[in-house]
Amino acid sequence: MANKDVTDPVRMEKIVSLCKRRGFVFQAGELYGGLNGCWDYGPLGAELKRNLKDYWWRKTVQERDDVLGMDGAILTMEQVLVSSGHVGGFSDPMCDCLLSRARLRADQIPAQDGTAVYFSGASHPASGWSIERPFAVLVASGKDPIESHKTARKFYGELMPDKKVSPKELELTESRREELVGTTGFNPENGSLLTEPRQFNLMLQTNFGATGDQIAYLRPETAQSIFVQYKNVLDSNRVKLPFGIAQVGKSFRNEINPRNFTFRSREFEQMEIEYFCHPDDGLRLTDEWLEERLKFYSEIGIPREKLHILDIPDGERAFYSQKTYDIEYEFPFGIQELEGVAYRTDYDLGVHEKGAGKSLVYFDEETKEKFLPHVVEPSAGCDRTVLALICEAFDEEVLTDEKGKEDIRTVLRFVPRMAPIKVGIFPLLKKNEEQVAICRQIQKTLQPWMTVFYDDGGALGRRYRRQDEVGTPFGVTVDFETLGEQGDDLKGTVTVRHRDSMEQERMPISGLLAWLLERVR
RNA sequence: GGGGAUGUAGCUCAAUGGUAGAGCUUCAGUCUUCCAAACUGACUACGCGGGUUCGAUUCCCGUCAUCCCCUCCA
Repeated sequence: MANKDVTDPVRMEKIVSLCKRRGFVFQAGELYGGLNGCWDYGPLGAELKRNLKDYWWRKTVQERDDVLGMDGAILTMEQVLVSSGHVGGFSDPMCDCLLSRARLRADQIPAQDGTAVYFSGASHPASGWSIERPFAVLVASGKDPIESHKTARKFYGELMPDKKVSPKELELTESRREELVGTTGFNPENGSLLTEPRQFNLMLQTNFGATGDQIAYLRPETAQSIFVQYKNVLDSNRVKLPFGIAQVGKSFRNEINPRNFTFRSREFEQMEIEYFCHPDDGLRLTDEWLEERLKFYSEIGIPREKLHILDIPDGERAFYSQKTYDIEYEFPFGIQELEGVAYRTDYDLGVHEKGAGKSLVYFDEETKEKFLPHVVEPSAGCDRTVLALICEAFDEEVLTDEKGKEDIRTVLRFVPRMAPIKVGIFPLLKKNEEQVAICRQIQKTLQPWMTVFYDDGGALGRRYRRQDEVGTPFGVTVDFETLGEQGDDLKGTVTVRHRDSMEQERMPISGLLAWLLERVR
């Protein structure tokens, strides 16, 4: 559902540049040229991501009594992923067109009838060039098989070192012809032979054990360890249905084409909930979780208007899902998915019950009912949400001073609870030891409660702007009034400067902590 | 994976078959510094590998990475 109208590549470039310049995100292995599809978070990015994960955990696990947390292993047994359908199913058979080199999904090639003309090679008598390479062209029923020669000349012509020779001068070696019915071995676009279907496994595999001959997979989603441990969690925590298990952690997929900055990476972090319930409640709970998740996004500063809810229609959902909502965000590169809320029925517990040969049936003491729990899964992309937070926060504000001079202020307007740094602390004059000492004292008082940043470099205005660019919501300045130079009324007070409005207010140092805590949690 | 474009300092960009320059940033200094002031000084780059050449950042090949299009996204 990418809407081209909302893309803004220039804005995206500025965001990527800011992320690197200010230490939010670097490319992994950049010193050695970079590793495709992998990213490292720098100091500020790590804080931002931590704030997101911590808030999610707090809201999902700690402030609810029906959701428990867990933290599963990344290395995953093959049997688990065989049962889940990822081994075998989590890959698409692909064919390559020998002529155009286009890659096609083998299971989407329509069956065709016609005459297959096989060639073993071609030669160019004038230059003495020749090549032995099998090729074939399918000519539709009712057409002259000789039409295959034009396509074959094109194919062999591409292989010639001298590109100036016209393919018409080539002599073809035709080996045989065959009438085929219902073949899927040829490209419907041009009749060219396709390669045999090859499996492109989308999971990353690793070896271990003394001889390195044991294999394990890096998990393609955090969900499977939750399903596999569902019964252990149930038995060890005295919980009753409905209840959920939540997990935040890394997952890995061998993406063919990573793109859009950190949006599609090979290594990424998920924030997933598997909510187990009675079959009758699945659809209702899916809707409730959707609302719950939308509330979460608004609390972290992603407004409802920038989100798009997709109710995935029949036929487009994963085969096991009875209901799926996609929550999408308007990124500068298009509208893209942040989270899926899927009603997965009893598919997951069913396949593991069967695969492991152990019962996962739930017994309800009150109703005396036995059943396999159904699952509602709100599954959010952590890195994607971090990127959404940055994209949403990024703003370039045009300021005009008294002389009419224009100036662009770059601001990350994070909601304070997500901001990597909550407050900047500045002495007006860094050579003034008293001011510096008071700053250090304020820093010490605030540090146990929030991230702070002390800065005495350059002009104060510059320090404010630097903090604007990394989204610090508040700035505290210690000046000569703080020292009592303008009378006792102002002694012991500081200037608090607001990032968004650039307005300042005066308040006593003693009230700072409480004032800030109220605004940054 | 296919096609196209690109790769020079932290960022944005120059120039050049004879070893690179600017603006911004960063750092140090001057200045009672409140919205990126000025001045002085400093650091830092030809993605990587190979080839052609007396000599390659420049030309060629490969590779890696980024962007766009196609494909893909269970």
